[in-house]
Amino acid sequence: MERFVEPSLLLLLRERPMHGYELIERLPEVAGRDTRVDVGNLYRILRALEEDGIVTSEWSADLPGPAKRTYELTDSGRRLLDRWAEALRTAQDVISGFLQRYEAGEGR
Amino acid sequence: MERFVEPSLLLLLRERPMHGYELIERLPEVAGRDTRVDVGNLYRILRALEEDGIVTSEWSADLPGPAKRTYELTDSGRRLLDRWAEALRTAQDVISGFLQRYEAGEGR
DNA sequence: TCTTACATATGTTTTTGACTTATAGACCCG
DNA sequence: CGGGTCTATAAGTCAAAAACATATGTAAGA
Repeated sequence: MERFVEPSLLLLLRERPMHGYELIERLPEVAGRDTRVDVGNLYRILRALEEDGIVTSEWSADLPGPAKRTYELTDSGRRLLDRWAEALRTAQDVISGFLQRYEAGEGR
Repeated sequence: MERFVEPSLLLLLRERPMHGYELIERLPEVAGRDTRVDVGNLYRILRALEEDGIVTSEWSADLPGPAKRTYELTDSGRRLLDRWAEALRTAQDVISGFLQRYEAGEGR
């Protein structure tokens, strides 16, 4: 349930552009309260997404504080998110089928 | 969604003991119609489960056809399945939360 | 000023998953 | 009765992903 990170990032970025650290902080909102992503890997994921044209990024020199790289979702990224949503709906169906079958045989 | 294989195996084995090849055939029933597990990996998973005391196995010389190894769920395996079910219920909640948030922002 | 928090990033290792190959007995067909 | 195909289990290899560790610089606060 850790590859749930990618769709979560896309969802957050659709709402508005933000930088990496903020994504890490907000991730639990959407991916589950106790989802702790490895920070180092997150930046790697973001750069991979950028390489694939899912997000774009640029340094925001204007903002106060340390240098931040702000990420923004591309159109291609929006389409990918749509595909994720569809896949997750399917996953929901599979899980609920599993749980029904599980409950049917409980006490065995 | 491929680590869904383990709980599926446990669920199938709770219903009745069976051998590896049969598990592969029945897996789509519970893990989704188009879940094709890599055969080689499945046997590795099974042996790993046995090493952890989740399943036991023995050669069934009696059955017709080629040598089959029949797997059976242990009590510890049943408890693990229960924990899986709980985890999957949580996962369902997370996914449905995700989808709600997704739909709330659709058309952005 | 010294510590802590913010922010981004790289290096290494371990684990997992995908793809490939190997084996052996049983069954079917000509 | 010989050869191909199906059932069944298993090991080997390789690439991708995740976990774990470390590094760097800015800024805020005590």
